[in-house]
Amino acid sequence: MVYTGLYDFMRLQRQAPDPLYLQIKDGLIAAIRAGDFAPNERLPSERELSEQYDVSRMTVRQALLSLVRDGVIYTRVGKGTFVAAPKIDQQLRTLTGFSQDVQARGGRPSSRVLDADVVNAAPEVAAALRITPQSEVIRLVRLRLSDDLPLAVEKAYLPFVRFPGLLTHDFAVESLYAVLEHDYGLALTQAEQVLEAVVADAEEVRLLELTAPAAVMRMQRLTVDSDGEPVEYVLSSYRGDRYKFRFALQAGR
Amino acid sequence: MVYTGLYDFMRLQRQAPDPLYLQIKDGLIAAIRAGDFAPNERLPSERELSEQYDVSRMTVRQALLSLVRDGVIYTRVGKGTFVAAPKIDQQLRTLTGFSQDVQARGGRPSSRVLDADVVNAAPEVAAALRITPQSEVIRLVRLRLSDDLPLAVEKAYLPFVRFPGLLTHDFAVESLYAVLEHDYGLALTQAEQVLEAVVADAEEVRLLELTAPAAVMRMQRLTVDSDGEPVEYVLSSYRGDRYKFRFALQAGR
DNA sequence: CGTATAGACCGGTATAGACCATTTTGTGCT
DNA sequence: AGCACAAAATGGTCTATACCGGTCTATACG
Repeated sequence: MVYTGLYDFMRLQRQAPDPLYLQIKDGLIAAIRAGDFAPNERLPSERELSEQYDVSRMTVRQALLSLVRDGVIYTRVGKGTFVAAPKIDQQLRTLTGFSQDVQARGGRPSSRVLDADVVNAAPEVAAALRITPQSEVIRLVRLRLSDDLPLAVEKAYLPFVRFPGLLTHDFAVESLYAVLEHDYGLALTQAEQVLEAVVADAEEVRLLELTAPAAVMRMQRLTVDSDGEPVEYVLSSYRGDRYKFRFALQAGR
Repeated sequence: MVYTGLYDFMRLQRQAPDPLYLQIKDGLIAAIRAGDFAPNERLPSERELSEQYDVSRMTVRQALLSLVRDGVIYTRVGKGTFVAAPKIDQQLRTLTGFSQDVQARGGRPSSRVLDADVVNAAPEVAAALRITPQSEVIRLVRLRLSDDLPLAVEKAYLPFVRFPGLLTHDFAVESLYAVLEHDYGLALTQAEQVLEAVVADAEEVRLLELTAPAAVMRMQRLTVDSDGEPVEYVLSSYRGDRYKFRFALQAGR
């Protein structure tokens, strides 16, 4: 067991090459972004692509199906595969994190990192992220401010194996969502939230500079990627007097 | 071209059978819903399922991948395929009134009408409903209970001119949404909500049988009909310790 | 000239088999 | 009893092939 640490180190450094279908997917994305294919233009057929990349047609299909899921392309039986029209509002395709949220309200967001480390997952966290209990998770605890006034305490948990180099970023400056999107190519589009009103506990009173008794809104959010895989589990406490949660409801289509 | 209509008719009548993988998918969904598999319980392995359904493993995988995309199941290499925790999404994305909401959580909803009258609209109410200030509005104040325990105080305001006979109903028994739907033919499909955590005031402490200090979630909701016309403006106060707001967020498309 | 129709091409579905990395289980040794 | 290691089981990836029904086009027919 002498080399376990070293092995883990190497395993993390030299990450395994992506599977073929992901390489093909990335190649097609790059080609589309480079303008090789205009919106609504036909891509080479699956059989042609399988020749070009020298893989079986099924492997090409796996790449294409993934792109369809991400909304990059669409298919028509008998006609071909086409580049999807670019989204009108690209920012709205991502879920808004704290920074964008505050900005949208006209505030100036800032953050103070209280904790940024790797810990063993508590049972609740492991269950939410659907990882084995006690496995390593990144813990990122931040105090969130709007115009230099404390607004929320936010504890984010992410599976370490998936984002080994995440903590090299300075999250007092960078947005977690932005890093996940740009460095890991994740499109965060779905989340489940639970909101609850409680009387602030001692820690919340101290960090949010409240005077007891005060009310806080506790939020728990589970964000999943386009494959439905849990990406982050966030526990937040918002000052009740400075934060209102607005959203629109719409009945089942 | 004489028989085109007949051909279309037959084509619609005799719809093609679903592909195998969709049949398998539906079968698994039915089994899960029927309770054959509890949340986080392991499903039969892909190889077992391919024997049971007498199809190839790839076909089973196609069904399973589709279920993963839908968030119904999740997979873990080397371990198996598991039923996902039930989605909040389903019913709660639709616009529900208090009664349906409580029922969906397994509770027995009831109501006590505290006020049911016609008053002149306060400025805030008039602005929300987009009617002229001081015009008449129906005010319906109800204490909402789940299993006979106070859960919320709800003040609903509706424009009187639009629902003159509304107060002939007994809203201790009938659901406001049901009456609006059946008697006025309204399909309530859109609403805007604002949530806020506050320390309960004296009235809330008394009505909700709280012991101060306690936290309540104040909600204001503006419901509009399919024409975008405001229908009701509701101010609610939910006991923080008995009510959690769950909902799904989805970006883009 | 218009129009059927055959054939080529397209994505969608399905098969059978192979190998991989991860995880659990079982076995046999100390 | 405890532990190391092999074996079994699992989902993930990939190949090669086949057939289906929808779509388009060129060609032959009336």
